[in-house]
Amino acid sequence: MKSEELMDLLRNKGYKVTPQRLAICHEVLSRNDHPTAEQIFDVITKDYPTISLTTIYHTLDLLKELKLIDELQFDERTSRYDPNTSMHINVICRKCGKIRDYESDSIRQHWKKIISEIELEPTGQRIDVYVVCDDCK
Amino acid sequence: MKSEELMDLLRNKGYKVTPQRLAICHEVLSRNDHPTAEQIFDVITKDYPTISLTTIYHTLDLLKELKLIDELQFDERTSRYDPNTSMHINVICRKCGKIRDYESDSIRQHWKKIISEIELEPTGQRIDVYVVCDDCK
DNA sequence: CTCCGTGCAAATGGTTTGCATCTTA
DNA sequence: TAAGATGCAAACCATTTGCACGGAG
Repeated sequence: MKSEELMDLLRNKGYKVTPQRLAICHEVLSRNDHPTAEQIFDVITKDYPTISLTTIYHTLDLLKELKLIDELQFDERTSRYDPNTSMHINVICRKCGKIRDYESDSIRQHWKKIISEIELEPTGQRIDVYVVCDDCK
Repeated sequence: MKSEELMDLLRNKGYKVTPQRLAICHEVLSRNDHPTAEQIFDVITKDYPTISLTTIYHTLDLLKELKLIDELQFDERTSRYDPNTSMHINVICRKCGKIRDYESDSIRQHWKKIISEIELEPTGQRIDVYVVCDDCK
C-alpha cells in the first residue's frame, strides 16, 4: 500500500497522520512473517528512538479496526499480526515455530466448497496447519 | 472416555490418579463448548471446594501433553480448551462469541485434498470460520 | 517411605489504561 | 485552538512458579 493511499484512508476515517503511525503501518503491512508487537517496536526504534510500545499497540489496534491486519495468537502468550487477511493457510513448524503462508487457487476452490456447506456467510477465517518443517527434520 | 480407560492411561504414563484429576479430566473431555480454565474451575469447585486454579492449569497441561485436548486462543485474552482434536471447523460468531464445532465427511474429503497440496505431513490443524450467527442477525 | 500432586501466595510478562504533554489539521 | 496522538508509569490479569504439606503407589 502506497503512502498516499494509506494517508487518505486514515484521514477519511478521521485519524490523524503522524510520522510514527506511518512508519508502524508500513512496517506491519510489508512483513509476511507475522511479527509480534515487540518485533515491530525493535525495528521502529531505530528511526524513532522515543517510540513506545504503547504507541505500537495503539496503531496495531487501529489497523485491526481498518481490517488491514489480523491479530493471531499461536502457542506462545504473545500476539502476532498478519497483513494477509485473505484466505490462506498458516503453516507452522512444531519444532522451530516458524510460520509461512501458503496459498493457491486450487486451495481457494476447495475452501469455497467447504464454506458453502456451512449455512452462514463467513466474514473471515483462520487456518493453521502444524508440521515439522524440512529444516527441523 | 471411561474412568478405567483414563486411569490406565494416566498410570501407564507414570501419572498418579487423584480424585481432583479425574474430575477435571472428565469435565474437560465431556464438554464441547471450548471452556476456559475458570469455567472448569467453577464447575469442579462445587464437588471440590478446596480446588485451586493452579491444579486446573496443571491438569490441562497434562491433557495437552497426552494430546487429549487442544489449547486454543480466540479473540479474548484467555485460553479455551477443546477435546475435539480431530479435523473440524470452529464456527465463531463475531457478535456473541459463541463457538460451535462443525464437521462432515465431505469437508474431511476437501480437507484431505488441501493438505495433500502442502508437501509436509501435517500433525494437526486448526480451522476457524467467523460468522454472525442466526441469533445475532 | 518416597515421589508426585495439591493449593496457597507471590511472581511473571504481554497488554491496557490514566494522564500530562505534544502534534496535526 | 480543538481534537486526537504520543509515551511514561502504573495497573491489569491470565497464567506460571516456589514451596510446604498431604496423599497415592
